[in-house]
Amino acid sequence: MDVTTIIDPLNDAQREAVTAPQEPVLVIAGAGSGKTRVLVHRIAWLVEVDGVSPHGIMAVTFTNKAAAEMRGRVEQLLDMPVGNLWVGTFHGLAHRLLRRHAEDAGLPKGFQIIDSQDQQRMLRRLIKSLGLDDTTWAPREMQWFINKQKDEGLRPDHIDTRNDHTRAMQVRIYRSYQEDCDRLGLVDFAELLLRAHELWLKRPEILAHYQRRFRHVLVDEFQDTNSVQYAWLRVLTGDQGILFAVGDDDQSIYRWRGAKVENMFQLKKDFPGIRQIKLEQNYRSTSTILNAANAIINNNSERLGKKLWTEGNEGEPIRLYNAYNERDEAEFIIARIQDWVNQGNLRAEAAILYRSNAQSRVFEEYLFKQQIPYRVYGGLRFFERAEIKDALAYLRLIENRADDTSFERVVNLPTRGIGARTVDVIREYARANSISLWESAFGDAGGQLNARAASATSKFLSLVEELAHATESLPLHEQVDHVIERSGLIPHFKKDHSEQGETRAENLEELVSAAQTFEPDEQDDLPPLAAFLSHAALEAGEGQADKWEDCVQLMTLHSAKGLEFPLVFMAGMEEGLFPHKRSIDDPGGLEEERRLCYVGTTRAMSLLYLSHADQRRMHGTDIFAQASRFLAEIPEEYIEEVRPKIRVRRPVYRRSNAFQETPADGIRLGQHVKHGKFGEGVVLNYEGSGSHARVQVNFEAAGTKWLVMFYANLELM
DNA sequence: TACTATTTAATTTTT
DNA sequence: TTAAATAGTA
Repeated sequence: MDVTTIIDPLNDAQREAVTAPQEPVLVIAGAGSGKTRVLVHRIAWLVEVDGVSPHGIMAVTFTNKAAAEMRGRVEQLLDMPVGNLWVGTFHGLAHRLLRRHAEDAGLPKGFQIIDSQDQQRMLRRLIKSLGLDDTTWAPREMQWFINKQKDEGLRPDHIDTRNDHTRAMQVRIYRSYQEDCDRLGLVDFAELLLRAHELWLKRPEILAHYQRRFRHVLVDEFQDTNSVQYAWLRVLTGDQGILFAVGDDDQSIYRWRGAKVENMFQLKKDFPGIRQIKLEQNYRSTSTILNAANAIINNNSERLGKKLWTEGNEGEPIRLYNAYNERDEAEFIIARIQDWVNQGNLRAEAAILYRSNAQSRVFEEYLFKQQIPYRVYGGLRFFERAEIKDALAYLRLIENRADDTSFERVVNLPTRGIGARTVDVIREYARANSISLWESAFGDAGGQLNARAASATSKFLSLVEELAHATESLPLHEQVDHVIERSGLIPHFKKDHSEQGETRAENLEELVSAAQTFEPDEQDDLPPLAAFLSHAALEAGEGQADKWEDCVQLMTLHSAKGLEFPLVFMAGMEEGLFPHKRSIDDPGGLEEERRLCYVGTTRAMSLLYLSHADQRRMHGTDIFAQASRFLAEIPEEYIEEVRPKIRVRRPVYRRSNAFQETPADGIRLGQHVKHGKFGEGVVLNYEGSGSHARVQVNFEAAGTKWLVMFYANLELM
């Protein structure tokens, strides 16, 4: 093969990275600077020029999509399949290791992966069974706590609970939860990583084996690694391993789920003399957009320091639109998309980006009204659909009778007379004797079930046994087909003649074809059903179908990372929404919001629209907001403000409504007021008028309260 | 046991 | 506003 095909398409910095000698390298790759290309070409270079076998290379990514793309591009460039190259997500690779060394990792051979939904369900049940109040010990928060500990590599014993009752209880829940998981052979996402890391530490000979094999470890999106992931990589590379890390500290937007940008700094300490290469030439955006993005990110303090530049032209100024409210904003944006399409462009080239999912609603409404096809990213994934999870629950029970989550899910689905009462008894007995629900049900919960419940329960148990038996020797897709029919799921959904029932039945059929087309990874050496179930847990599948239709793209700023569009709208640029109010008070949180803004801005190739609304309906009430501070961080020279057109159908009544909504003369947002009992405060919001008017006041001492104007007797200050 | 009414809380998300 | 979880009723 001709080496020039590997290095010719590269610029100097890219080439330096790709052809670097075999030593640790950190590539700081700005947005749109060709980082995937560098990774792909680096692998090709190692194989073609340095004569490294693909067998000795591991490439780690965060998403399945990125992993698939990387493998595809490497194979295309090398013009040969590289089946023995390990490319995968952290979770996928950890899973593979744990399957291969289940016993050494202290896991049962048939362990199964639970997703975060299952994890939350388990915690909900656990908290109840411990007799704890689920408001104080909210399952969601416990889940967050446990995952955070695991992300930090902490087991219950590692956590100091002295003088902290709350912490002690959290750890107690963590401990019980983990005991349940271990007993039932269930592994959550964070556990995959932690176990894999512990495997290295516990079994040096296994570690040594992989250290010898994977001399080259390449990591994508390095700024998103959490503590365990970093530790895992650090241990794997040891003294001899050659790490090639690619990341961008300015695009670190997952701090809230454990990502540590600091890992990029840590690299320099752990690998003294690491070769650092910056990719600063951007191939995506106009200079106007790029300069604006640079100006925004410059307001952050903790950076590795990098300045993107482009040879591209100046392009159009960034357009700023101050909307009256969120509907006006949506109308404006959709009108611009219409213009864009009328000029002969594709709808798919236009993306509407927003901070939070709830914002998509208005856009959807207007797009639907205008009959413009659109696609919302980040909806329910295929394998997350309720009916799919129902079917998977049956399949999981076939694999592992101890899977309590699955047991609970389908024990009475379709309804077969096993009600909450009966399940309570079974659950109680299981807990008291530390056995699975299946075992508990098998012994009629120690004989506590009445005749009717016992007979219904035993019918369920034999149903699962029958399914297991009947499908034993069938090929995977027939196995699935059999299960969805005979479990009664398909008849159950078909019985419901509503549109929803039909879709659900269709989705189940779709599961059969998913099983049919499923190709297990040859490296993963698992029985077909087990492989399929792992696949379903680790790869939730695409959101919506019809990928090929030309439609407008709607997504959160987070899910836009890594993508690019000729025309980008960033909507809802308002204080409190973006930056979000939950991040605004924490400097670190605010910097992360700013990075998010940087990410959004750098998605745009040629045209960028920013918009904010004076008034926005949130959670049912109208709130007022100021323009985002990020707007003020863009130099004026790059911005052109779009004046609203004078429209014939100006919604005058809305204006007057808003006017009437002022609850009393002199009450404005931000107005300082004094209350007889609560003292001094600031008006945050108000609603209604006349004697019904209510104001929300943030009191210095008493906190935020809603008060009825009529009674409150507020004194203006 | 199954269905309906009420309450509650609401960033960001991949695995 | 609205989705989801829980409480209450037939």
